[in-house]
Amino acid sequence: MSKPAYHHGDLESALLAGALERVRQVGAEKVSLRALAADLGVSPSAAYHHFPDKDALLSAAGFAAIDKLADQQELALAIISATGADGALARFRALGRSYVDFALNEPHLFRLAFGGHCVIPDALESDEPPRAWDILTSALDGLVEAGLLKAEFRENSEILVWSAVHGVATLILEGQLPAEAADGLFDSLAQMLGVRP
Amino acid sequence: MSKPAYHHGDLESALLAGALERVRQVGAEKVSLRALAADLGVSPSAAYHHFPDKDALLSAAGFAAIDKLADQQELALAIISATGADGALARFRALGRSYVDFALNEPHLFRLAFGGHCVIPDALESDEPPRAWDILTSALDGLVEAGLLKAEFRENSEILVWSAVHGVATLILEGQLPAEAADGLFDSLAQMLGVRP
DNA sequence: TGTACATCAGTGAACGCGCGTTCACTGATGTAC
DNA sequence: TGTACATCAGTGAACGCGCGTTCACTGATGTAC
Repeated sequence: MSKPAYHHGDLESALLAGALERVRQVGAEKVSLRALAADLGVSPSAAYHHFPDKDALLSAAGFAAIDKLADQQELALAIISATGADGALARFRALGRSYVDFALNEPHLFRLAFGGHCVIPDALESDEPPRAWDILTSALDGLVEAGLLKAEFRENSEILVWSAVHGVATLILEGQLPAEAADGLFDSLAQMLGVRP
Repeated sequence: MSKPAYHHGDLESALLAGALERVRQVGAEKVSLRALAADLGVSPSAAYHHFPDKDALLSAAGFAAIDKLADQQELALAIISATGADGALARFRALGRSYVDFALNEPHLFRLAFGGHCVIPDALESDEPPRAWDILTSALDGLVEAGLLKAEFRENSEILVWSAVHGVATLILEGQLPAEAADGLFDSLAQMLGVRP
């Protein structure tokens, strides 16, 4: 029953978490700074002590969304106990599945994350790849080690796999492909990468 | 020097063309019905005699954008004179290139076309595939006929190729991959499809 | 330990804005007799 | 050929709306001496 303090305590985190949740529920374009502030019991202008503008807040939320996706991928990997070739293949498929599942279960977060809101300037020139990229790289290395992926196909395979999985996820999400297309894609990918069942 | 007639003549087409052009220039979310009407010298409410609401107009513009993409693909194909295996391979690559080029040259149209604005209800259940799908199917058939694409890889290859190309286009467009990724992707795709250089 | 003072993190009122949509209307068109 | 009338395609004013952002401000906090 403590009455609200003049100082919020951690308004920055609260704004970020609130923005993320609101995006999740209604989509980024429908999130209003005023409504969010009101929800947190704070005046609309308070946010400007923590973020230069609305876009910066949404961008921060977008990076959090990207992180959520990486979390889910790692979770999906952690569940797999199989080792060797079976494990490597299972991990590969789990990665694709969890990516597509994230897109379909959290469409608004997915769109925010990959809708151009979340580009780190010069990120492409930087040496540090995003988390999801590293996860994918490991999975592909695993396939090679297990003798499932021909070494000659290894180059560029991050780009191929990421593009294909991202593509099928967005095409399903936006209604251009049926949900079953994802499984067909995983099959094709595995088959064409030279992976034997 | 004729003064504007009370009846516009073909306001529906003018609205559609205007909307398409405005989306092209500034993006769908910045297009305003009032501004568009003003531009055409017409009152804001006139549009409602031709489209139920703003969304319907944007949706129509989106289908026009999808059509533009298909036009460009056919144009890209028409330019290729090579026949046989060379031709089939060239056509395959041209298809991918023109798709990615469209995305990068007309980002706003591309986003509108594939941003969920343009889903025909039950299109996925219908028997009639979109134009672009047919074009892709022909190109893949061409690869098979030329002996470049193994028949065992033919199944699901529309989904794989479309997903991969769409994915790389959006990832480049939204700043997640460098523009060069597209070429790497085409190489990978060709290689993994079993296509020999 | 007490106090002065800089700084931080809030307030709340106001600015300035354009938007999509509805409604009762009227001018223009075309068609049946 | 002329006319009555239905219909179509406009008008323009109004409704109702919330928005992002700025600004001068003040309450709370923490730190140096």
